[in-house]
Amino acid sequence: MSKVRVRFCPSPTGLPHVGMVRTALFNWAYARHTGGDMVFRIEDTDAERDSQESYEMLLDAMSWLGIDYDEGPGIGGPYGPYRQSERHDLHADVVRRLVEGGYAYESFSSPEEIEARHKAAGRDPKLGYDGFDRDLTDEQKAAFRAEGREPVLRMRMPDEDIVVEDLIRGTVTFPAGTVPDYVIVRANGIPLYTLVNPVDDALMKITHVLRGEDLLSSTPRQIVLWRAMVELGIADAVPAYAHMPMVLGEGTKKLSKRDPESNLFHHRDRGFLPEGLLNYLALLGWSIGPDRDVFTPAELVEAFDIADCTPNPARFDLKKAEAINAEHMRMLPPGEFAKRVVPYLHDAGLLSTAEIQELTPHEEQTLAEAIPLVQTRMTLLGEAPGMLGFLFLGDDEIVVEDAARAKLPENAAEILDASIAVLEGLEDFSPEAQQDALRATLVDEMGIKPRFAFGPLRVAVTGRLVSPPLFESMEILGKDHALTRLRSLRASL
RNA sequence: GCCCUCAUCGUCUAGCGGCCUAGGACGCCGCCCUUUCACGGCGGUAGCACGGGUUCGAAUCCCGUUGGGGGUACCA
Repeated sequence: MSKVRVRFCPSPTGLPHVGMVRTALFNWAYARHTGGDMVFRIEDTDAERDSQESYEMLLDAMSWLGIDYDEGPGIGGPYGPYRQSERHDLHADVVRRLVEGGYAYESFSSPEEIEARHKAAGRDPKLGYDGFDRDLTDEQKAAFRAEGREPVLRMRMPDEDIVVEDLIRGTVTFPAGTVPDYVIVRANGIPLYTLVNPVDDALMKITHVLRGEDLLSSTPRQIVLWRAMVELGIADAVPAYAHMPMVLGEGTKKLSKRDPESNLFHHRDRGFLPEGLLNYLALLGWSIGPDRDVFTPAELVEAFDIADCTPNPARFDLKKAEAINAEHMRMLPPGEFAKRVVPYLHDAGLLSTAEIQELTPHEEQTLAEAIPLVQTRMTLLGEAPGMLGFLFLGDDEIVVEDAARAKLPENAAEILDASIAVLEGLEDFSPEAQQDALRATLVDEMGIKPRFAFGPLRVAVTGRLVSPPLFESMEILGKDHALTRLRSLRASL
């Protein structure tokens, strides 16, 4: 069997959508799994909506997730150019051959006329094009032109069932007569997606078309075009098709572009790891096997087959996505975890730089000690500032959150006073020493439950109810800073 | 309207005629661990949409019904 060639061919309009990224991912995984080629083609034929900015975001999205490609704009390849807007001559040539071969024909009917004919014949007016212009004579065409009309070009659909052997869904049959002759070139001479997409696939020798289910109903049209191209020697063979299920949002609707959850960068900004999001996206319609759902990109490539994809639509479940991401966070070596966290801390104004190599010695040291304490407490990298901020703020910059202050027990002052006294006398400020000493006084002597005894200290030191382990935190901070913060909260009571 | 398509716990799924008293994960609820929150451990909650067939036997095959999704453009 010849080499697999798949393609990802988005139009650069708007923000990268998770559904689109999922399509790219499955194509990529299939190419890498089979040792085939991944082609990246830009379908920038809609000047109104396409933008350079969107194109750059697309590149950013793919490179962030590690979805690479073998041919595409920028890197070239044997079947370029890879921007559809630069392929007009190629398209025009195919159009010419299609018309000459009788596969496509000129059609002068306006939508109103088509509908009127249906009504006159007692048919459903919404049936679509009726084939009226299929066999116009040269004289008739000339007459239409004399009226100032310019024709569109339509593909001639055969009078037979069209069968798609879908890799995911099995055999899909479209009965003869249900797909009307469709337009491939506008009256103004500009070709439509219906033409250009299969033509470029053919010219680029694509063997497998893996795309969203929303394109399933356009497949019979494409197959007819492909057959014509094969007969004309333009295409080698009709490709295999696989239609992946839609990605749904809340409820039963398709995940809308308006929904922030559909925006890939929204998830990145919140602190998803690329491998975590990639893992979750792969789970939308695919499964690596029973009893398992966490895997690396390499494991995905190793196991992925488009034929294992399910045909049913999948809802985007942020909770599950975050849980998967959390698993990947814990799988990271601490050094790597630190590297990922630094940019988020920097963005929050807590570190001097986003580059881990350029941290000040104090920042580096603090981070090294704190990282192991928070790695299992975070789901998203974006939680890092909240979790670690207190370590990089001055004692007078600590803001005690309202919720934390509200939870302070009645005897917080008493607890803080006792704690300050105990800690002041400590030579050894290790977590164990702190705990032994504090426990002896607060819990054993004063009879306070640990839960209440240590709460006020945590609030004083971090300003929050939730933080890394208390004693370790105070050790990292150092005795002086810890005491200053305890006194500060005490003074504010 | 017409065409296509989908249908297992709330969600994502495993299942491809007997291994199913339907497995896992997320979520949720308990308990244990515990200096908070987590992590971890243990346990629990919850599902084959419905109705007909086929078969010795159906979550698995067929047909209908219902419900969801997509398409039906001189958009992509």
